Amino acid sequence: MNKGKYYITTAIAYTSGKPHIGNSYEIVLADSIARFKRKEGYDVYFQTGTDEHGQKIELKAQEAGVTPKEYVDNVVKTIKELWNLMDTSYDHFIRTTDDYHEKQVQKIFRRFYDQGDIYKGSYEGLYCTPCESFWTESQLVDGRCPDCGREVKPAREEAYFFKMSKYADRLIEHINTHPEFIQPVSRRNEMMNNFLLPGLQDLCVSRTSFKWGIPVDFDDRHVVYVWLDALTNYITGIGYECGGESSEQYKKLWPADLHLIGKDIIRFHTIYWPIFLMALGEPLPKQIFGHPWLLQGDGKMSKSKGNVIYADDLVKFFGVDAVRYFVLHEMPFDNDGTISWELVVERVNSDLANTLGNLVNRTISMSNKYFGGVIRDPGCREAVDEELKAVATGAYRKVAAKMEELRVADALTEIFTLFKRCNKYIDETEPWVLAKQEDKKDRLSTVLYNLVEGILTGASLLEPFMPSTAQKIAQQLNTQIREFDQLETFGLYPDGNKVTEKPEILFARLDAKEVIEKVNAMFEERAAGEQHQDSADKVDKKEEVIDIAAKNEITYEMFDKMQFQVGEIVACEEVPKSKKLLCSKVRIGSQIKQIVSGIKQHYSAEEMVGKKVMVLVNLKPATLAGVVSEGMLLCAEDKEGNLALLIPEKNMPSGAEIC
RNA sequence: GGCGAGAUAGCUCAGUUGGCUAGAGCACACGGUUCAUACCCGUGGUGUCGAGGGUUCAAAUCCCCCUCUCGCUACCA
Repeated sequence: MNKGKYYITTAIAYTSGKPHIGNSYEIVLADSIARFKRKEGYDVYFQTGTDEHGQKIELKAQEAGVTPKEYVDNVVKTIKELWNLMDTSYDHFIRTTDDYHEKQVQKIFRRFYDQGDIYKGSYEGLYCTPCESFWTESQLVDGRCPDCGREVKPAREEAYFFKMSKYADRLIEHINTHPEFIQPVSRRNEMMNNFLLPGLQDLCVSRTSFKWGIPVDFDDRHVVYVWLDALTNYITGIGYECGGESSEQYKKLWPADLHLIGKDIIRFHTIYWPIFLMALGEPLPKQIFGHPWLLQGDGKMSKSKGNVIYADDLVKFFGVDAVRYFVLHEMPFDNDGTISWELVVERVNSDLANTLGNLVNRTISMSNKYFGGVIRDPGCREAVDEELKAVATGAYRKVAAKMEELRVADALTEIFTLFKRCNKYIDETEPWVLAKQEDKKDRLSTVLYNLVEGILTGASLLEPFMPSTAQKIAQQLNTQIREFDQLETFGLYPDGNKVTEKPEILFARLDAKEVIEKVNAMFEERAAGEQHQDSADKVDKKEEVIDIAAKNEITYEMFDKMQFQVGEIVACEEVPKSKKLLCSKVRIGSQIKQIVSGIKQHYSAEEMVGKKVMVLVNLKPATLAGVVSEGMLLCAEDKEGNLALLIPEKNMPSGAEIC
């Protein structure tokens, strides 16, 4: 029965805040796969966890007035509660602040350094003094600083780099010879064409700008760059020992069979992670699946509106299994899925309440009505039975095939095909008609027996996806959920067994309008509560804030070199062949400058005209998309990349100095 | 701009190496049924298979071109 080990991981969640439904999707998906594999007889090890370092967390903690560790402890608690609420069956929860992890990361870093994969500064290290920026050879534009176009000179900047290029050929070879390595395959081309084939750049693997990270043990001004820290969790969590004897568990489990991650971090998992492993001399994971996202469909999700969908809110309204079903069913294989309260109601009603819940309910009701709940098969078969039996006994193979390809949504559809077939079978056999004929009692009994068999088969297949629903069904049928290897035999239900007298409604039908009203009420209440808090401590407005990486201090002289003035946009047009650029004619005092800005997605050419904006006037001209730009329009940018032009608070004449 | 994916019923999508009147689910309409959570079962579309051209006995499926959408990436002074 034991088919060998199966090591599956999710990405570790970043502990900057409570995970939304999109994050929760991943763990449910991983859990379903893990449960399915376990049930197939694999020795499954399922690891998840949290990524807890980085500047963002350092800042969040500062705002909250707690230490970073206190801050992440708090978030981790929330996350674990949520994962438990979602009924996930992980075997190990790793935190990047766990001491065994930190110790290994330090050793790994040192080993890379010792074997020459990591170098400090760069022998080809090129520094642009005015920009305070450090560049690698491959980043330069015409041998000059890509930021300002000035000359760069070799310098010792305090940063460690990993020589990615050293391993690039081996990685390309591996990807080419292992077509299953990156899933979905469309992502493979993106990695190849955009990163691997043009030539990999070395990766900066340390930071000095903040402290909340794992210190480089031989150079404590540096902390280990967060990706090197985070990715290694997959091996440290199972007992990897750098430069020593790894645990038995590690020897058994590595390489991982599946890294389940979001499509946004495919690059780190399919390029940097394999290369780190190559540098350690460890085998590469067998497969990396970058799943799509679950997006909120009904209007933009925004924290200020308070309408972000969280898994625990959904669970309050629909129950755990309904939420699990929804996210698994709605997520296609390689397109993003959509979630809204209406859509969940729709799915719950049509699939869970109507097709499944009602099927179980009507079957048990009839058994009670006609036979006092006793299920028995007198063997009174008819031709129509065969089709039902075929669908039931063939279901496992079909579901397993879909799971093999990680097509979980399709696997669920296969299971519901069986439930639908059962409903159809009831119509074909018309038990209520049989019940009126005394000489058809045996036939009626067989029909109900077959139904119970069909339902039990479906419920057993459903167990990895909706564990408690499967159990409930088995309980109502007064029996056990079956193993997969029992599902290809029809007729295992104990003859003469008695089902429950009072079938419980598995999923209640919901009224979309009512649900929406309640949801709105909940959000309003919550918003009101927050406002109360806000007014209570007055200043503490819950407005989004943004933190950016701190730049080095500058002197007044440096600032004074920059010439800022008010400019009036007198004309503006789109730059052809460019997605983001607008070319404006800006009047600054008595002169007119041509300035190109990347704001097309936020401002139309028409609405630009007439605006008085802030301009950095003495910036060295540069050519963008073939158009000369002689300055820079100042903008503010938020987290989503939305831009807002800066405009003087009072009307000021064109050319007025900004100082 | 570079690379890639896609455009099929009102909506979400299947359509394998080109082959019989182009499919599924949901929604909608009508019919049937009553065991059941007003549920289940059946029936229903005139879909220019994005536009145009070509190869072929035969193309949604292959080739060319056009339009549009999306992803990654670059540009974002």
